[in-house]
Amino acid sequence: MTTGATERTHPRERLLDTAGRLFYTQGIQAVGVDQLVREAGVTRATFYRHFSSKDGLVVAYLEARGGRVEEVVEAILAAHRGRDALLAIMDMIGDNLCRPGFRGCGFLNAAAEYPDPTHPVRVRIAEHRRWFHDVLRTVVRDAGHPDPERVARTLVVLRDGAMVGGHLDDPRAIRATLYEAAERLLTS
Amino acid sequence: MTTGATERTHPRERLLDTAGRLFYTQGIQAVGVDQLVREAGVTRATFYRHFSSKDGLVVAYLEARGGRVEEVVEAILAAHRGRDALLAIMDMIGDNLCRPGFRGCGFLNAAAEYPDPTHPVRVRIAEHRRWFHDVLRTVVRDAGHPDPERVARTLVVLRDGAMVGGHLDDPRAIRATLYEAAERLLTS
DNA sequence: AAGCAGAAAGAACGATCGTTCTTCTTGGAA
DNA sequence: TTCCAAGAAGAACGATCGTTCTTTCTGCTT
Repeated sequence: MTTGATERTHPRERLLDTAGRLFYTQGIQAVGVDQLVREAGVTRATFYRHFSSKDGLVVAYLEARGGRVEEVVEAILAAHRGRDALLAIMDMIGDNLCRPGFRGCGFLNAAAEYPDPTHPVRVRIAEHRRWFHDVLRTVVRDAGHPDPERVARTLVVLRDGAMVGGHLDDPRAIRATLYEAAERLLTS
Repeated sequence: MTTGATERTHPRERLLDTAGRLFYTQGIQAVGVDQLVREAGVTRATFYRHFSSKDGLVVAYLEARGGRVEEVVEAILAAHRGRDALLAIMDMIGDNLCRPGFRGCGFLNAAAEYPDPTHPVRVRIAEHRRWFHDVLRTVVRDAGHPDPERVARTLVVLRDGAMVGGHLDDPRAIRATLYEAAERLLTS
């Protein structure tokens, strides 16, 4: 193809990295294209050659963010099974929301800024959420639990609430709450 | 004072009503002052006579929204006690997120658009959340539960997750999940 | 060596942002 | 009756919004 040995970092990657940082820390609507191209060291023309619009970059931003999450979860699933896998996932989430700079779930924050459920951004968010729910339900079923659907739904509610609380309340307390609640749910 | 018999609806109330509708359904940054004053039937000069800025209106919007929530909760507390009161609150939340036009928690959505935790908007959100947590902890303690703090924190996480899921997933499933989870938590 | 795709640099587009201003009109209080 | 605060109407402010454009220059491919 046309790959070759093009430079060290492509403008597209610099834009995605910058978007990943700015969109998450400041919100999406709050970040203008001016700031985006300035901090990425890219011109507007280059921006619009790689992305159809700002919303196109937003979708790519969620794509990249979701990809990283899915990688981490897959790695956990490769190392744990059943109940252990579920608790490992909750552990990973709890650790995430205690990390400095945590500002909630990038998907939930984005959803708050896009009211139209048919918008590409919202569609991507829905896909990510269904993927996570399906992963949980599968693992709960493999763990031999009698009602995987209910448990998976409860775990998703706990996760969403923890992401919110980890941002707005005390992260360490939320981490403990999330883990204990998941433990009790899976023990019942 | 200077009340008298001024007209039927004050411009301030019309602005607050319009803000309550537009901010909730479209997001805050997405609503401009133009649209605000147009749909409220008010001029810009009148807007800035009643509110110091757009952010001032945002704070007033959350104030009004929080006031309504607090009234509903107080009414429940006047009619129920202990475990019944907690389940009645969860019931009310579950019904809310099944109502047509539900778009998540107005406070959580606003928080997603205001990254700075010292901003007046975020301060008002934090106040509302602490009030709700305190209410839950008090009621859980009155119910005779040995660990009111942990239970209250778990209920807040469940509520936040339910508000998110009621918006992004299936509201009826989330309502059932919330109620069952709360029931099990309070029975343990 | 020639040529072409892509990036840099920056001007420019109309539209909208939040805010302030002037001018005219009205209605309740002194 | 007099007066003044407040609302209506609308122009205008500079700034920024997302998007498109032209021009120049670099670097890989054939």
